[in-house]
Amino acid sequence: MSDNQINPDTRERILDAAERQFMEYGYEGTSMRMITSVAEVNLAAVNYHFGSKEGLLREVFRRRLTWLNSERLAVLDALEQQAHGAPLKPSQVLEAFFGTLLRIGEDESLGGMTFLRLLGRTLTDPSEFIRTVFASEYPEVIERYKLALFHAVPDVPKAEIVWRLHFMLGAMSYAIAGIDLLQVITSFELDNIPGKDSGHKSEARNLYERLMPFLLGGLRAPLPQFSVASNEQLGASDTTQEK
Amino acid sequence: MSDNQINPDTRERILDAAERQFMEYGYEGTSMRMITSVAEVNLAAVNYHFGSKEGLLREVFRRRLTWLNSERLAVLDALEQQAHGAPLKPSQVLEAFFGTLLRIGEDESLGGMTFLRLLGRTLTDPSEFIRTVFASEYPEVIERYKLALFHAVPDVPKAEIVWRLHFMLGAMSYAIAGIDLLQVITSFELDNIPGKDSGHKSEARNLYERLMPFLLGGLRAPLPQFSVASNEQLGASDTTQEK
DNA sequence: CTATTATTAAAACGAACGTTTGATTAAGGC
DNA sequence: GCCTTAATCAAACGTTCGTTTTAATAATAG
Repeated sequence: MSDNQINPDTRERILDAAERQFMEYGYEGTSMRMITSVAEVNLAAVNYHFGSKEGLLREVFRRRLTWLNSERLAVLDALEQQAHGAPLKPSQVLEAFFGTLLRIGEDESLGGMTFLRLLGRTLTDPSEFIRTVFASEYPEVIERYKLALFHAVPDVPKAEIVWRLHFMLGAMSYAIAGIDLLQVITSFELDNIPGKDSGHKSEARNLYERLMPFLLGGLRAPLPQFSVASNEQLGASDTTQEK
Repeated sequence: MSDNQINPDTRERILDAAERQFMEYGYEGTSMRMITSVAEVNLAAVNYHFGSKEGLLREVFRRRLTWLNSERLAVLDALEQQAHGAPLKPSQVLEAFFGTLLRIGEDESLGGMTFLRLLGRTLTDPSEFIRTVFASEYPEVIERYKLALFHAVPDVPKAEIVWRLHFMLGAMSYAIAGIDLLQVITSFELDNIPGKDSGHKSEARNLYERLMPFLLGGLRAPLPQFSVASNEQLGASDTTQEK
């Protein structure tokens, strides 16, 4: 009863199993034997199809990011074309960038929430190897959207926009990856419990509707009064004093 | 020349080495032999002093989080006391929470940026074991600040505030943990290069001054028009259509 | 001093790791 | 039929993992 599998694409089954387990246990925390056991393939199949464990991780990301980033560029192209050179609205740019991403979460064939969580989690991994995977996939998209944001929010200095783009990526990544942690930490009952399909809205859409106003508010926030030469302590308050 | 070390606290040297390497390579990616080799102690010392590798990680966090969270409570206590029951300003609450955190990044004796990065990175780790570490350290602080935010931002529904607290944690964690990734991804030159001490401002303070306006803007952002029963696609645009 | 405890040291434990090998099976061209 | 290529399989490779054991060394108390 265990050897009559007629092999519906071994490669894909490995990728699916790896995607899920890398998300759940991390790259180092997932062994080849765990993956091949879940995928119900032979242990040697991974090395045969992907060369190594690193090659497997690379392909797990590549098959999703290729779609994601080309889609992001296509959406931005379309928006800019129908704007006839006029700057886009900030909300349009953010919706193009984050909406495209979160659409993955609604479509299981694109990886669904499993891949989104893996992505959010992996972005905080500083290992050399993982960084090179993203470095080769992302620069063009980031560059295009950065420029679009420069034009969309002309009253915020460019350097500040780059910082805020960074913050926005973080808010999103973390919200996706750490969606369970919130429930560990807080006791508050959210009307739409993340992690389980609840109500009529998908988890991704629910997140999207909460995230967008937050990001927009942060992106267009008034500038900090520029460097007031403050030697006050971070976080104010004098309940504690340095030594 | 290798056995005349006069042992300036083996325990502390192990913790310091572990903190740095857990940050750099992750928990699973760091071996006991890596740690004890850097700390220049015997391999068995970790199990002697901390029982196990898990016990070591637990202590790495405990020695920092104990200070952090009691300090956060103290700062909030002081603010609320001098407000005489009046609600605090949103900026006060955020400064108390995030300022206290980022003060760690300025003080090497509290862990400095090394611990901040480890913290930001670990918060996205979904492993059962790591979750329990945080679950035991954080709930009281989160609860207190949550209530303070409810009072400080009365015109935003409570459920929405919890979501935004989550987003804020993410923006911060990610900004801390992924500070190098930004440079891989973007080619933009920031006036204050993170990762290296640049100019007169500390890395933590520079981050803090950029982060606060962003968080405030996001926290007080106008609500999304409530659930417009939209069946439009996420991210708009019709350049691509589902199947 | 001796007795006791705390700490360090070297060596080994079995288990699990990623990878490789060599045989076996399936499929398609000729 | 045979040959070639692709794919799968069981088994083993050598290495590294976290942990344990046993002995040696320092530190301290009586």
